[in-house]
Amino acid sequence: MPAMSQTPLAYTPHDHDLCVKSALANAEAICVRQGVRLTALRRRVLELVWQSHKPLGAYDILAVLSEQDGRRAAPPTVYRALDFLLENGLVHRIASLNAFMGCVHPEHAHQSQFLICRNCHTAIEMESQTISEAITAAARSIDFVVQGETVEVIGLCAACRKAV
Amino acid sequence: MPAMSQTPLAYTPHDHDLCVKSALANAEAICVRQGVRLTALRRRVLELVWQSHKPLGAYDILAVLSEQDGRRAAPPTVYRALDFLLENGLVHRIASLNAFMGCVHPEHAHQSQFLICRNCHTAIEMESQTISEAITAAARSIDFVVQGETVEVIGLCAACRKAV
DNA sequence: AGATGAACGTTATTATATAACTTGGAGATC
DNA sequence: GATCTCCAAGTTATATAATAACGTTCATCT
Repeated sequence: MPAMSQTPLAYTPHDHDLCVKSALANAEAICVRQGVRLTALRRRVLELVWQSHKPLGAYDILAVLSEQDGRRAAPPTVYRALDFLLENGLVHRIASLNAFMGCVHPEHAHQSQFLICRNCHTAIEMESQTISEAITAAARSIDFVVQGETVEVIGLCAACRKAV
Repeated sequence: MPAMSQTPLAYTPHDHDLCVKSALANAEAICVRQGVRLTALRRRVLELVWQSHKPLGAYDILAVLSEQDGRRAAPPTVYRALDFLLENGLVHRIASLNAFMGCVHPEHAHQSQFLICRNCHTAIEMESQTISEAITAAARSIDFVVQGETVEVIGLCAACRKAV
């Protein structure tokens, strides 16, 4: 069997509405299970974050809420919704971009790593055990206990390398 | 040979003035070699960044320049110096903290990873080939070319685990 | 000394995030 | 159904991080 280079969903033509719908459905289920409330606002913010496979800034979300939804919204409104979504593992924060992305596997706790294309800004979430183990091992060798990892890789995706 | 857990310098009692001195001397040499100017301000900012093994914020630097040095300084003053130091590989930026750290091995280009103690805020710079290779390999498997990696691990150092 | 350009000063503004307090509304209890 | 209780959301203000744009100074070269 040939080694297959698996093209991420974000780079595969797909019905993105389905991504969004399924993300929202997952979120509903998770919130029910956790006994927390996915309010209309939180749901909407999650939907916005999922509207592309690119990290989205808090103030971008704010702008949509104000302009499109006609909702009176100030920064705390957005940040509180994002905090809720972060706490419940429904979105990730990308520190190097000050931006947020929908989590691809919210149903289980995990460490993830992000590949961010410098050109098209698409970000791919990976769950590489190999990377996490390499980090944990390196940390252990200097007696450091890992609680969380931020792995954000900048570079060029296949499509953008071809295009340029 | 027993596996040795190597305690990082930051956690070893040491004459830290020597760290600073040697960092500054290295920087001088590198700037001469590169034909760029390590001005008094840039040198001072580098010295401040090196004053501990903890990431330092731009506005912290600014405060010292204003209060201790009595220099009239506004944010651009600090950010320009930091930009210079970053460009020349003399400091690193820690995205998850919006802060800066002296680079331990400025003499050669390298990818580094940081272990940041949640309790004492000390950050250790690692240059783990294993981690970098794991990242590169994972990226390659989805046809992504790595240009730079941000690896910032939060957790607890040995000293703080004992203390708490 | 004069010209040149990089470094620094200065003022203003943008971008990101949080504090603190008030109001509203869903679900629980009676 | 009325009321109570809390969590969510609204509101106002402010903190923190970073950059834009333009002016001034100063080292260096001629």
